[in-house]
Amino acid sequence: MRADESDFQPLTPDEEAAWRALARVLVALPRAMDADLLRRAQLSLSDYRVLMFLSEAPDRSLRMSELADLVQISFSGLTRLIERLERRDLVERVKADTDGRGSRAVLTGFGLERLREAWPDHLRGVRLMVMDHLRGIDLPALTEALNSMIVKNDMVGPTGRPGARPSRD
Amino acid sequence: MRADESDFQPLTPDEEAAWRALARVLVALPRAMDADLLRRAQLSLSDYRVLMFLSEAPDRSLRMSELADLVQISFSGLTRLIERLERRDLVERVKADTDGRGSRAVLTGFGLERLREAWPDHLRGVRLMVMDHLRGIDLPALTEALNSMIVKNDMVGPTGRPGARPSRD
DNA sequence: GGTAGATGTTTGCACAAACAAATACTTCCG
DNA sequence: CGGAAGTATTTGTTTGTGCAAACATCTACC
Repeated sequence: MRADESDFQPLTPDEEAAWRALARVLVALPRAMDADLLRRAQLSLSDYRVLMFLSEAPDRSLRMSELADLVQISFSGLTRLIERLERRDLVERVKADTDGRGSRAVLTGFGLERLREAWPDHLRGVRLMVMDHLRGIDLPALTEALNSMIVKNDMVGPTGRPGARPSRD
Repeated sequence: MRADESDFQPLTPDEEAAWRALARVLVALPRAMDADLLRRAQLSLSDYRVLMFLSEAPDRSLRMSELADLVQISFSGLTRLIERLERRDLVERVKADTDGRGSRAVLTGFGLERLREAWPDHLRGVRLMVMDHLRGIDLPALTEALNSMIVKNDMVGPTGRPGARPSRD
């Protein structure tokens, strides 16, 4: 189903160009979007995503682990993120009723209000920095491609060389 | 030339789906690529990009500012990154001969060697995590779209509301 | 030729985020 | 019922990053 041979052809020129462009965007776009939203709405992109996912969830609330998965952040990262949002009264943390170890993050009324205020700013950023540049791209095809990218990272599993060091040095 | 009106239409469903998919990739892909390359070749993606751009430059060397622009990292970030690479003997820092304030980063022979060793690992990651998923996408069009995205960030300029706070809280 | 301002780079500092260990609770099984 | 093993989340610690200030040097102008 997926290419699995361990020899890899060099990139074609088209691929090379695409990868270089993507790599640049991968680094620069999150920073730019984050800075823009932060300046305009005092919310980081992660903040925004947390509020957004909560606002869409039943009871405006989600388990920490579900939220971490949606936002694509580590558990510890989410704990601290929620901590900060809690200090700003944008979310609340309540114990999960069925499972005593779990917590749920709940969007407060104030949080929802702030999200609604931030929405146009975010939309603006998405349009200006992303969508306006995707004219003439086949969006459904692109969406499918993007969605298939991360999904499962079994290719990051223990496939590698024997003595690979775990830490950064 | 570019849309400049300050009212923004909500995203169409196709756009919404594309943006959500992209947002997820934007967060997850760099982490995955970084982790993968780090584990296999003991180089972060930033490390790799620095070495790569240096290897392509005349004299295998670039001014700090040029390099910062290519790698898309802040000056201070680059200073520290080069520091680390210098400690590992992958690059050297020399004073610019024409301009006494400037430094140049120079790729060492060892650095070039390590880059060449890391290349297949990086290629593998790019193929598996990115290119294999872009089958059927019009690469030149995508490349052009991506390249037009960041380029100039004049939309991040002082357009915003009056009392925007500079810091994160 | 000397001082004022511009420019290239590096520090000081603060902070977000990841990994690993700790914690707190649940569930499974004898 | 009483642990043992598992699971959800938090805390300890380290690292990489950006912004702003500092520093060093260059350039221009008088």
